[in-house]
Amino acid sequence: MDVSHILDELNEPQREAVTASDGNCLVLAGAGSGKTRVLIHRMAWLIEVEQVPVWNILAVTFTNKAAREMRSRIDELMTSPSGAMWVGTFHGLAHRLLRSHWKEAGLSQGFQIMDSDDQFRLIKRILKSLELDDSRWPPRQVQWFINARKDEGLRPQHIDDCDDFFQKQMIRIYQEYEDACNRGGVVDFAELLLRSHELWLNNPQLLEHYRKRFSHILVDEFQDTNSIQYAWIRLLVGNRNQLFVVGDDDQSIYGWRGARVENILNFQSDYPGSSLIKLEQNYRSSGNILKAANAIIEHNPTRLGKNLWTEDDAGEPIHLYSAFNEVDEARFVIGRIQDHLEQGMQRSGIAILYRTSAQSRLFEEALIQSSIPYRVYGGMRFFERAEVKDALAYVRLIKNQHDDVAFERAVNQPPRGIGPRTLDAIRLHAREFACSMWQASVELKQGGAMQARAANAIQHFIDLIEENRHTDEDIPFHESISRIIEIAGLREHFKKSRDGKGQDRIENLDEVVNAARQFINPEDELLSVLDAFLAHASLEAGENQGQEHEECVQLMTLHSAKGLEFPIVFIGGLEEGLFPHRMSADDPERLEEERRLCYVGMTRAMQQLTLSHAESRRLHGSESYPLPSRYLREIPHEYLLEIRSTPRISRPYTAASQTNTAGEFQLGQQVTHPKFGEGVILSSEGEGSTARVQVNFAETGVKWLVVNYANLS
DNA sequence: TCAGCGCATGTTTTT
DNA sequence: CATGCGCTGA
Repeated sequence: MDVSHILDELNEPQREAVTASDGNCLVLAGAGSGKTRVLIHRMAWLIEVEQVPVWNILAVTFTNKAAREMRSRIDELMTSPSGAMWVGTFHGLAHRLLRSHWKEAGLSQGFQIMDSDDQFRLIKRILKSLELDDSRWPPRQVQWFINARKDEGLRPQHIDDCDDFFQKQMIRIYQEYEDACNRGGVVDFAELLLRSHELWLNNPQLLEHYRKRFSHILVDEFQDTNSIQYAWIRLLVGNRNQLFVVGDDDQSIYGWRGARVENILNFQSDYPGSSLIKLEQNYRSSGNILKAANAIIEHNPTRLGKNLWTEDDAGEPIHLYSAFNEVDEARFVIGRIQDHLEQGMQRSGIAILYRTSAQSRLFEEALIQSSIPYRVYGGMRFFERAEVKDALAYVRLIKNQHDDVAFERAVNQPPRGIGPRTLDAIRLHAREFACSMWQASVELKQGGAMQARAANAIQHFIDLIEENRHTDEDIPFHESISRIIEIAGLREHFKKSRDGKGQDRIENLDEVVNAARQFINPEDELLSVLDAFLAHASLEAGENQGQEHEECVQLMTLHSAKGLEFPIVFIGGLEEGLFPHRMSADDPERLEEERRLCYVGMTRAMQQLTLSHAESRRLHGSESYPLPSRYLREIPHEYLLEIRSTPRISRPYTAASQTNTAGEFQLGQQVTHPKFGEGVILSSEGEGSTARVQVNFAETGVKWLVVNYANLS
């Protein structure tokens, strides 16, 4: 058989990975080393050479975009259709499983998916009903707690309360939250995974069925798997199936949301006898960029170890600009962009990357001033918009009146005189009788326990929902959505709003109908088109990073740059406290992750990488004088070209001569504190009476101290 | 119901 | 600084 289309144009290690024989395989694929290509060609190899039927293959990714790309590239490479192959995100696949086996999973047939905003609101409501003070129990923190536990595979009853009041209370809230979800027939993102894992655990015959079916499992971006995803895969693989994973421990940047690098670090011990293949040849970046990135990442002690190399020339040195302040930094970057554009570079080939989204504003302002079109990635997506969610809340409530999340959202939007008093009464009743708010409303009204005005308003709302319940049989569903929006009075409501956003909102409502009209149900046999649409709205949230090919300069955080590449890359704000971020400063593991983030950012660049830092930065209103990032110091000088524009007093960025704004302390200096003992200055910020220094104490670890009070010597 | 005010808050983000 | 939240009074 002719396998040239699969194997040609692959280098040796890539070919080795693609043709790997039976058994589990870990492919450590450095940035720009052809990771996706290996994955795609591996699938083609399995199907065309090893004659594995397509329906025996399961390929998992993290983002919908990656899943779509994988599907389209496999279709390009192979002649036979890939339709029967399962390709999707962890959440998408888990969702599919739960739809097929909702009964065994203990769900209701029409269960709906909550996004994080829905979840947040629900948690807030629960805290209120438990009469817990949100300043002591911040909903964000509760949400984080619940999601983190679910990501670890833990239900309330599995969590050790440590005989600790705080922990006990959290567990109680978690339990209460679970009950609410179950009553309302809603699941959150983490629940999809946890529930489908339990589905397999509790139904051995079902697990067996899927184990038989998926003899070959492939996972992309394996370093990003969290505990439950890892367990899910482990369970499905069993001891017969073959697992092929691709990842890069050096690009693990999602530890803060539960991803465990250990999953990739321990792969070989967890899957004994598995093979390890390293892809180290980089096809993206020029020599200098690569060597500098390598030099930085080598400072991380816990790595599997890889050294990227390229056949390319050294190319341009990395440019480093020390800006006077953050405005100067933006001005400089945009000036350089103009140079590149004049030389014929495409706008879309240029990216500005930064650590925090707040940094985008300065660059945007400078871009606007120079009339350069740009596009900021991230931010709110279509199906996350308030008005869109309002509209869908009506749709969901009409489908299932017991969906409290939808009820809360729709009941007084637009305002129809159902105020907090009435709602409190409804919530109280619902809680007391463990029923939905819908049912509570009906009962309260019938019981005559409501003020006439409130009763009227509620009746109005009930009628509105009831009247639409049985009308969606023969008209296309987008028309029923359009009708619901109309009858609910959303359009009318936004028309009246005078905050200037009304028109946008109305357009978005129209767009919902439009999206519904164009929607093609991908899970035909499993779901009604309406349910599929609602699931799609939560799971994909719409055009996230669409239209990359727009002719625009690309602005994004370092996180969202992962997986992308650009000829010209700028990374701004390389300053201690910003990058690495101060929130990570006291934890060595998180500092390693920040370093990986830097590595990810640098390896996005193909031809030219420019780094910058500002010597003074206005942040949250006050001025700070951050030291240049430690990562700058980790780049050997031979790869760098320092750029100075305006003559001014500038501080060198090397450790030896860094001065602190408080004047007395230098980076790296040994100091003694009366209470904490001996330590070394790590960084500093602020000036005068608010100047602070960060000190790494031998005994107590890293601390920030205000120079004026600290009494350091 | 809504405007207005004071207060706290301030990473990274996918699903 | 700038935004977003919750509370208050009309």
